[in-house]
Amino acid sequence: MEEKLASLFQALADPNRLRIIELLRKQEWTVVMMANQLGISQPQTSKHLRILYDAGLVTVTIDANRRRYALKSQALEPLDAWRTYMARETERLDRLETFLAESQREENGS
Amino acid sequence: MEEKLASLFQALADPNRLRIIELLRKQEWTVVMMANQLGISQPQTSKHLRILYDAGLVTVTIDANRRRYALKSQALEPLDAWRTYMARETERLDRLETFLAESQREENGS
DNA sequence: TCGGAATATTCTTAATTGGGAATATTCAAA
DNA sequence: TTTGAATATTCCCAATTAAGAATATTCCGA
Repeated sequence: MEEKLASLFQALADPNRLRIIELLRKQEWTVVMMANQLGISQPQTSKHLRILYDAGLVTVTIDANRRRYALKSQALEPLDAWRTYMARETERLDRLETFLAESQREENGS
Repeated sequence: MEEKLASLFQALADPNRLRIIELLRKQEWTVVMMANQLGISQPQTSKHLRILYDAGLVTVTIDANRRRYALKSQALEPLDAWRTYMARETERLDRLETFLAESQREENGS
């Protein structure tokens, strides 16, 4: 169960990969464009893109000599689902804490 | 900039740590309780908790011999902020794509 | 005061990861 | 057809990480 989400987080757990994703949020980019923009080498950029691709986070369009990378934003949806799930449960926890605190006050004779 | 978010993702990028967080979403737990529930050793549980603690994701209350761990849910807020940011930009990208597609259709003489 | 429970830490080892350098492949243009 | 640009991959090394085993510390109860 959690393995899937953990591997998504793993793919996001690198500053350069986050920067790549942030570049792609606006438009498509080729590898050398991204490498120049980020100030890292082309092979490093390709390696990070491979990791993002394996995680389903980007798509690639072969365009003659170049590859146009694009963000696959729906791959981030499990993250949203988890946050919604967590928020719901912690909200319940917050209500429980409030209840317990009030009970405590009543026990102490308000 | 991205280093902070990347290290948050790094802390979340492990199935056992996600399981710990999911346990804590409902109530506080001690270390041995969690270890038994997860089927991992106590030292491993302590190590994962240390990583979550360093990431600001949990708080610890010393209770005699035991430590009661609790989720610090606001530590997950940067994740929400990033998702909101990403969603806003990709939405703009979607609008751009729609606009370009419509322009294309008009150029072709509807 | 002593024994045991709860916990964190240290040590070691195997596995993973990121970066650099070199290279192979593919394709467009001259 | 040759040259150069764009890209992915491989090899290597340093750093990080996860897991197991052992141990030290703290505290409660008998």
